[in-house]
Amino acid sequence: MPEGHSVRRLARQFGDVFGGRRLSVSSPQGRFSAGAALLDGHTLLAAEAHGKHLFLHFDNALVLHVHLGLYGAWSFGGDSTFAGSSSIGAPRRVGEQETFAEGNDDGDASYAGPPAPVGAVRVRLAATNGWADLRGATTCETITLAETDMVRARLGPDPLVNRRGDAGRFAANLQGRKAPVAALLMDQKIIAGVGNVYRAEVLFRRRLDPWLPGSNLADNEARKLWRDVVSVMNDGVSDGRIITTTPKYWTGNGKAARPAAETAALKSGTFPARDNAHFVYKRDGLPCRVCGTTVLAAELVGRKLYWCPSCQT
DNA sequence: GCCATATGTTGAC
DNA sequence: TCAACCTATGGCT
Repeated sequence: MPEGHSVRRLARQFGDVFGGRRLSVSSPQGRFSAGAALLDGHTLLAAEAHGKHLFLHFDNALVLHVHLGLYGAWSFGGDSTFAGSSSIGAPRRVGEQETFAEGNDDGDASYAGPPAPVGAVRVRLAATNGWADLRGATTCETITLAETDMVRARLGPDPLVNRRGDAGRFAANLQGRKAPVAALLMDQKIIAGVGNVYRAEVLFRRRLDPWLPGSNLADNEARKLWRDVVSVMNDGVSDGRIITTTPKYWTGNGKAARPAAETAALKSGTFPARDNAHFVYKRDGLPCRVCGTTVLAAELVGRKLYWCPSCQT
């Protein structure tokens, strides 16, 4: 699943390519036919993200609410207005970059309509300039504005929104909780948008013991943690990838055989090879980039947690 | 082809 | 604390 940064990019992308346009909405797979019919032929007014939730607002006061879950993914295609758009969703390889849409980027108007749906397309949005397909989402529903508010009410502060007072809200949400901070970071009521990669990486960056009870974090340490999440997730929005390391910790960039797109990115010197993008995520059994101690992994509430037992105490 | 795995959430016990 | 759910992929055989 894309973490919050990907959903934010998705919202921006929907606004860019479909904002103000009349959309045909369908469910080629059939499982969302009723919900699609409620939106079909209406105009997209706005697209917004809160945590990992995507809300597409239509001109009839209804909202398409999508949560990609673990497997969901959007793919896009169309004319030149889709040139910079990319497919966002389900994990492929660790640190993979988004793949570019199949739209032509020649700036002509030769877009001839969407292709026949491939696979289980839950919903297809199509306008005169292009299309977007959703597969495998855990939530895909048409809801009212009131229901939209109810979804938002369940969510904690979003580091990518970072309103005034959110750092304090986050710190307060940790107070009195005896669960490990690593578990609390995955709780969307406490902080919205953090997933398994960011939680492991951010705890490492702050050198925090993942097993520390939330209530044991001093207020100023909780606020520092919030600020780091804000920083690293904003980088994720810019990069379209989760990169938490800095060049100082990259090794062997460009030495191994890599796909052309990745080689180009490496040449620019701004992106690490995918095996250099993280400090601890999926690096169990490998030496810590900072101290050389073997990185550990353990199950925590059904998800794998990665950490350096030496740096994070 | 088969199987494990994946950046997630919900609801039953 | 679990299992269920949704889909695609990479690494095996």
